[in-house]
Amino acid sequence: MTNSKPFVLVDGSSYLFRAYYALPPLSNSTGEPTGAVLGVTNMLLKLIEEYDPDYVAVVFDAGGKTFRDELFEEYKAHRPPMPDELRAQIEPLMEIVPALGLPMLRVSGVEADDVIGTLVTRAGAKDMASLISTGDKDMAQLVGDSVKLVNTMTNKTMDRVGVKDKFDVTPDQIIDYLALVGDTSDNIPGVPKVGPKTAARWLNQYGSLDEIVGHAEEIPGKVGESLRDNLTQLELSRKLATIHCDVDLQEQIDDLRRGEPDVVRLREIYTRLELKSLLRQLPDDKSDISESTPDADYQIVLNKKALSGWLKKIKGSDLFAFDTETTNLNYMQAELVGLSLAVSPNEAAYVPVGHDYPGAPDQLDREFVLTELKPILEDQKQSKVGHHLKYDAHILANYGIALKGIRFDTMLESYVLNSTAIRHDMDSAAEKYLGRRTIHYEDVAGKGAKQLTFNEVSIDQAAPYAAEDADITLQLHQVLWSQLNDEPELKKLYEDIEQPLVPVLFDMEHIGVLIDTRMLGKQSREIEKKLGELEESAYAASGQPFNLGSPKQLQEILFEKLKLPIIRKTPKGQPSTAEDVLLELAEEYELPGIILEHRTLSKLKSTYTDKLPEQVDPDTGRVHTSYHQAVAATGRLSSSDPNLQNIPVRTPEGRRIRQAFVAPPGYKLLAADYSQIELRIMAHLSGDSGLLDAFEKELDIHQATAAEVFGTALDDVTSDQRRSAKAINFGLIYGMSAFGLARQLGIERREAQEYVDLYFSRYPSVKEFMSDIRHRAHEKGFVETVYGRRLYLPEINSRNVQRRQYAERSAINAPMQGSAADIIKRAMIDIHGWLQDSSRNARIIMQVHDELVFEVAEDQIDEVETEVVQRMNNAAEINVPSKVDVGVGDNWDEAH
DNA sequence: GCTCAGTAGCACG
DNA sequence: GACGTACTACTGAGCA
Repeated sequence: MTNSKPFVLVDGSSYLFRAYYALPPLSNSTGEPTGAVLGVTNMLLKLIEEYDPDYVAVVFDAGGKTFRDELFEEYKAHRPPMPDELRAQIEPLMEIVPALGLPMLRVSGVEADDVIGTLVTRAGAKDMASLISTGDKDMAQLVGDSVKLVNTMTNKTMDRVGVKDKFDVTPDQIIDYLALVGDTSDNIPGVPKVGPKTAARWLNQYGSLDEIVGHAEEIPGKVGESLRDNLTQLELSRKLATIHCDVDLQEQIDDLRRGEPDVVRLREIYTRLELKSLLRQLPDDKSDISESTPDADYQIVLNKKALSGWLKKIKGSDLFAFDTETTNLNYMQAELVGLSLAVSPNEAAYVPVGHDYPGAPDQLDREFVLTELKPILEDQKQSKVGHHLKYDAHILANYGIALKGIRFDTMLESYVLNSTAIRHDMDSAAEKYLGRRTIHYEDVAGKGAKQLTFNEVSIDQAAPYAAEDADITLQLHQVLWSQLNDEPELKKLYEDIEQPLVPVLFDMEHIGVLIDTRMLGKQSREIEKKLGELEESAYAASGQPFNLGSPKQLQEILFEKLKLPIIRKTPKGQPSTAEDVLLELAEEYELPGIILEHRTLSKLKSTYTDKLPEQVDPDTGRVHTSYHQAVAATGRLSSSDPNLQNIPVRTPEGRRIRQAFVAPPGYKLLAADYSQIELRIMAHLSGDSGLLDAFEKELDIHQATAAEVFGTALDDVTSDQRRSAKAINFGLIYGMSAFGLARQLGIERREAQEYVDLYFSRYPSVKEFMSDIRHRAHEKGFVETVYGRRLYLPEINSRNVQRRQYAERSAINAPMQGSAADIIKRAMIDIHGWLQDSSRNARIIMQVHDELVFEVAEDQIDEVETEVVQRMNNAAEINVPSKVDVGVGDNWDEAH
C-alpha cells in the first residue's frame, strides 16, 4: 500500500486528560461541563485539517482492568479517581468522534497505547507511514523511520532525531529509559534517584538496560547503590513501560478509512451541548433545502393562444426573466430548442420549439415564436433579467434578434457580491442564496458520453427544468439585488462596470478573430518534422525509444536509467521534470535540453497550430472565444474555447503563431497595452514618493528600481542588476517571500533577503502599504480594488500556516491585479461606446488582461489610435501617469 | 475497449 | 515556496 498521506493515530485518552486540565472549566447553560469536549474536538479538527489523512484511528482506553493491572497491583493505583466533570464528558465525545467521520477504537483489556502500537506496526508492514498524535512521552518508543509523533498542543512533530534531541536516547532505548526513570502518574516504580540525565548517560554508556544491570557493580556513588538495591524491580518496570505491538485486534487498517462528517448529527450534538464555535464551523445548513416546489406553477406553451397570453404578461411586466435552451454550449453552433419566461415568483412558462426526439408532441414553430417575441426582446425599455444573458444574446443573434434591455444578470450580481464564495452557475447560486436545490441539467439530460442534447430531452422533463430556470433567475435577482443595495460600492461596480461590459464582450465574441489557417497548417507540418528529429536525438541520448510526452517514462529514463540528480519532487513525491528542473540539468547533460525543446514545440503544436484551425467557425471563418466574466477571483476576465489570452509571445517560435492572427483585407490590427499597469497601481495605492517620482519622470521602472536598490547611477545599472530589480518588482506584486525571490533569481536566500530589505528601505511607503493591507485583510476578511471590488479571503485567519500565508499573498496581489482589471474594463466600455457613437469602422476583437486588440479600417488607423490611447489613459483614474503602448500591423505579432 | 477524474506540465498577463 | 487563468497528454481505476 503506498500512500503519501500518513495513517493518523490519535491517543484520545491523552487528549482528553490534557484538554481537561489545560483548558478553563467551561460549562453550558444546564451546567453540563463541556470544556474538554470542545478542546478535544478542536484538536481533532486541527489535526484533520493539517494532515487530511485517508486513514485515521482515534483510540480511547476502554476502562476496566488490563494486563498491567495483573502484573502489578499498584499499577496506576496512586492515580486519583477521574473527576466527575471529566467523566461526564466522555460520552458526548464518543458521539462526536464517529460523527466527524473518524474511526474510533476502544478495546477492553488493553490500553490505548497498545492498540496504537499494534496499528502502527501493522501499518509499517504495509509500508505505510504513521503519525501518532499524543502528549504521552511513552509513545516515543514507537518512533521509527516511518513513524512520527506530533504533539497537538505545541504542533511539533518528533522523529528519530527529535526523540534523541529530547531524551538524549534513541527510540529503541525509550523502554529502558522509562524503566529506569519511572513514571509516577503511571506508577512505574523505576529506580529512585535516577532521573532523565542519569538514565540517558547510562544508556549512552552501556547501550541497554541489560548491559547496565550487568555492570551494576561498577557504578559508583549513591545512585549506583540505589540501582543495586532495586534490581529486582527493574524487570517489572520494563514490562510496565513496554507498549505491546501485537494486540489481538479485529480491526484492520482498511477498516479505518476516514468517512464524511455527518453534519446533521454533529449539528444536533453541538446544539445540545451549546458548542457555538463548533456550530459555526459546520457547513451551511442544507437540511432545509427544499427539492420540490409545491406551489410552483409551470406551464408548457404549445399553442398560439397560450403564447399570446404569456406575451401579454411579459409586455405588462416591469421586469421579466428570460432563458434559452439550446443544442450546444458553443454559442455559434447552438440551435434554439426552447425558451422560458417568468414574471413573478413560482410562475413560469416553457415554450418548446425544437424538441425533435421520436414521438415529440407538436410544438409552436420556432420562427413564429421568435417573430412574436422579437419586438419585446429588442425593446431597450423592456427590462430583462437572466443568468448569463450574454449566451442567450448570442443564440438570439443567430436568429437575427438583437437582445436589448439586459438590465440585470444574476450571474454577475452573484460574482460582484462575492467572487469566491461559490461558482456562479445558477444551481450553485440558487443553493446559496435561495436555499433551494434546483433541477440540474444532468438530471434531465444525463451525463458523460451518453448525455442527451436538449432537443432529445422529453418535453415533460425539459419543461420543469427550463421553467424553473427562469423562475429561479427572477427569485435570485430579488435576493441578490437587495444585498447589492446594502453595499452601495458593490452596486456601483455592478452598474458601472460589470453590466455595461456585457454588450462589449458580446460584440467581441460574436465578431470573432480572423486567423490564417493555412499558415498554421504549414507551421504544424514544420513542427512535426522538428519533433521527429528531436525524438531521434532523444532516443540516441537515452539509448532507447520512449514517449517523450510521458512524465512517468521520462522520470524513469532520467533518474533511474541515466541516474541524473533529482532536483525537486512533485507534490505526490515523484521526481519533478518541470521546466526549471530540466533547465538546471541541461547545463550538464544533453537529454534535458532536448526534452525541453520537444515540450515547447509539442505544446505549440497540440494547443495552437493544430487546435486553432479546428476552432474556426465554418460559417464566419473566424474563431469565437468565450470571455468569462464571473470566474477569476480578482475581477479579471478569462477566455476559453479557445483561450485567446495565452497565445505565445515569449519565444520566436511562439510568436509565429501570433503571425497567424491577421487582419481582413482593408483592415489592420491595432494592439494597445498598458505599460506596467500593476506597478503603477502599486505606486498609486502606496503613495510611495520614490516610485511615483520614477513614473512621473517616465523612467524605465526596472532600471530605476535597480539604481535605487544597488545604489548606482541610472546609467550604470548593469543588465544583471536590472534583471534582479525586475524580479523584485514582479515579486512584490505577487506578495513574494525572500525564499521565492531567491529561487527565481537563483541566489542565496540571505542575499535575496538583503535585496528585499534594501528595496523596502528605499521605498518605505511600499513596505507600509504591504503590512497595512495584511492588517486590513485580517481585520475585515477582504481586500478591495480602486473601484471597490472585493476579494474575500476566508482563510486569512486560518490556523493552518500555509493557507494563511497563501491568503496573505492573495491579499497583496488582488488589489493590484483587480484594479488593473477594473481599469481596462472601464476602457473597453468607453471605447466600445465611442466606436458605436462615432460609427468608426473599427472594433475591439480581443482582450488580454492589459492589452486590447482592434481591427481597424486602414483609412481610420490614426484617429482610432489616438482616441484609443487617450481613452485607455482616461480610464485609469490613479495618481500616477499611465502609459499605453500601441502598435499597428497586418498581424498580431507585427502590431504588438 | 471506453470513460472519467486526477496529475503534471506549461501557454499567457 | 510568487499572484491569476486555460488546456493538453498521460495515467490508472472503474465499467461494460
